[in-house]
Amino acid sequence: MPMERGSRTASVKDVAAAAGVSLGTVSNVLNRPDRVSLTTRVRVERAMSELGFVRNESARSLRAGQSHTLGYVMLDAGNPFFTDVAQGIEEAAQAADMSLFLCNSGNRAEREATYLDHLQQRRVQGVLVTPVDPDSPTLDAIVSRGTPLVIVDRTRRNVDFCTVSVDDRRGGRIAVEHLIDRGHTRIAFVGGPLSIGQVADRYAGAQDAWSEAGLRDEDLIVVPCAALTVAEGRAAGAQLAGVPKHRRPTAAFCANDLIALGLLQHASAQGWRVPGDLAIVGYDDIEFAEAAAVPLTSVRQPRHELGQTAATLVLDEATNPAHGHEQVVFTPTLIARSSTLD
Amino acid sequence: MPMERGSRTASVKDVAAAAGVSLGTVSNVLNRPDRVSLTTRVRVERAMSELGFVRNESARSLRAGQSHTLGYVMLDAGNPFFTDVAQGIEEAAQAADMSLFLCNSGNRAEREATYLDHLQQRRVQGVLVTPVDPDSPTLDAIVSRGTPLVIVDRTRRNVDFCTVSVDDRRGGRIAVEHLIDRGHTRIAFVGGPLSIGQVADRYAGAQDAWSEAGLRDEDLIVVPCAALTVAEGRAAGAQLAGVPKHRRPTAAFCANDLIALGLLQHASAQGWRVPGDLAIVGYDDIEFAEAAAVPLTSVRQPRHELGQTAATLVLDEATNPAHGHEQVVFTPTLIARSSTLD
DNA sequence: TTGTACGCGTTATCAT
DNA sequence: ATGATAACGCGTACAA
Repeated sequence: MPMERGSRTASVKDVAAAAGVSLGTVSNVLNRPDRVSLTTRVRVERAMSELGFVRNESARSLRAGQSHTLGYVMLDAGNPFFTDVAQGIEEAAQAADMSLFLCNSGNRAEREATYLDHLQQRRVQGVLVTPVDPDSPTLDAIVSRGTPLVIVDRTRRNVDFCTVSVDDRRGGRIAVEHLIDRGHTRIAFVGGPLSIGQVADRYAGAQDAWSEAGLRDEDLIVVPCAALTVAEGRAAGAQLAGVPKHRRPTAAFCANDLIALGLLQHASAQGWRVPGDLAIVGYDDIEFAEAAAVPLTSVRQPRHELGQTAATLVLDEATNPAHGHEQVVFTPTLIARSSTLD
Repeated sequence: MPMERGSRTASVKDVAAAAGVSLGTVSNVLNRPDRVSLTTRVRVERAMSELGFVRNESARSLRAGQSHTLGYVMLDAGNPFFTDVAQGIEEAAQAADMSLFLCNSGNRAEREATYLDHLQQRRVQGVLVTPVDPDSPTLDAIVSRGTPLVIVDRTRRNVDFCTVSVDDRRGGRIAVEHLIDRGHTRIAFVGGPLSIGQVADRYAGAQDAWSEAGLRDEDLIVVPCAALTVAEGRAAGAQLAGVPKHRRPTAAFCANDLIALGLLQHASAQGWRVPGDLAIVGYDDIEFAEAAAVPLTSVRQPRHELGQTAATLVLDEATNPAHGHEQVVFTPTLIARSSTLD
């Protein structure tokens, strides 16, 4: 129970004085305990706890030229997907005895840039980021300064850094293959805007599966959304409700779970049976997909592993001189639940 | 586009040399631009951008004795409640030109302690924490070292720091008052374990409302849960289903939204109408409460404001010598939706 | 085994 | 308006 009060926090110098040893000895106790005799060591350690000594990380970092820290700028802390990724990163960081500095850009490029700058100022050993725009030159600036960088859940062409992502096109494909297997021959793709790479890829995958099965283009209907939100999912439901029953799709593949939940909500309100009147597939398999009134079939991405791998890659780049950049692509999995199974 | 490569990152000294001025002048350009002539200033600024100069936060912190940083150790990053609180904190921090170091204890006391230690080592200006155990002496240790501390969403007796929380007892009361207003005379409290202060308070509030309305004790039935999870909510539903219809409660007040969603799911599966056969009130008003198949009535806590206030308080303690500790208690609000309204 | 001295990058003070 | 210098706390090479 240290009783320090009012005064400035104790430094190694104070500890040395209190223990009656030199400053270097205290440092040795901290960093090379073997080089110091047992008796002096315990004496120093007692002094440390009596003074409530706490190492000064700033001084250590300054001395070392870098801090024992990784930074992750996530796209949206409100999205469970990214918090799971962050947990994966953190686990790997912790295993390597590093701290993780978590930042949330909230989808705003400006804040992202600010945070990236902060991380540089802190001389973090590596930066992970799920960028608002993967093509932003800000990212290249970091690389050119020599800071290890890994992009998470995004890619771009001509990268000179590591990248960890999930195969969205394949995800779209397996979702639609599942619906085809269940006998659907007229379905909707609910999602947008297609300017988002992920959405476009998922749609492309859906088309792949559809045409391979020899089904007609006009039976894969696009119900556009302005954003990947629950509200947009509801709106999409209203749009589907406007279609005469005999021409209405019997299933919907949604670009993410939020849209799927919105659609499911609308379906409930309309009294549609799910999957009887409308089967629904979501994407992401967020925690609440399983918790929905009708548990939602969804495409799961290995979020945790995504984060772990990304962290491992930055750490490798930071420590291994022979590091070579990698583009890791994970494969998503379909989790089938009641919303597509009778 | 700085072209630095391989070499060490540039320092003020390098900038000074490149610009042909002294080190102090560079510092002035950085910190008191008014004290330096326009011509030299632009010259220095050019040198900085050419060298890709980035301030070294470690050195600044060392010099200043503290870093421009706040730390928040949250209880569970997977819980949207805490990410919202974190966003509130961050907003306030940003307004005060501070960075926020976000940590996630994941409900583990050990990790919490580790993070608190890290924050101390970084000499953060203030610590915010939603502790696993509000009575832990670790917290007092921080206070006794002189670091401003605020506890978020928890309280305890005999505090010598600031505290920001929400009146859970009142929350329980308004939830049950709402059900009484809707004509229910036999309801269930679904939640647990009661060893969690929040849960106990919400239950106590429910009892307050119940007895004040002159209803009988035995008509407020407790359906215990082992945890505040969706799965436990489902299990509670199964338990309710075992009760003969004429003795079954007509409404349930759940200790949080996860339980409520689980219960709602079970109700759907059973074919119960909500709220016809069973009205449901949740607690927290998480984003998915509104997105549920039957939008959920819930007790909303001012999460964002909670965070903002907490941050304001630490900042005050850190900067205002006349700071006095406060125990701020917010009042929750009932958000009525379809799950209790016909 | 222990002690001394220097430097990391920045800022503030003091002189010029 | 600008330059020189000391100090922040720590780690380490080197001397004792």
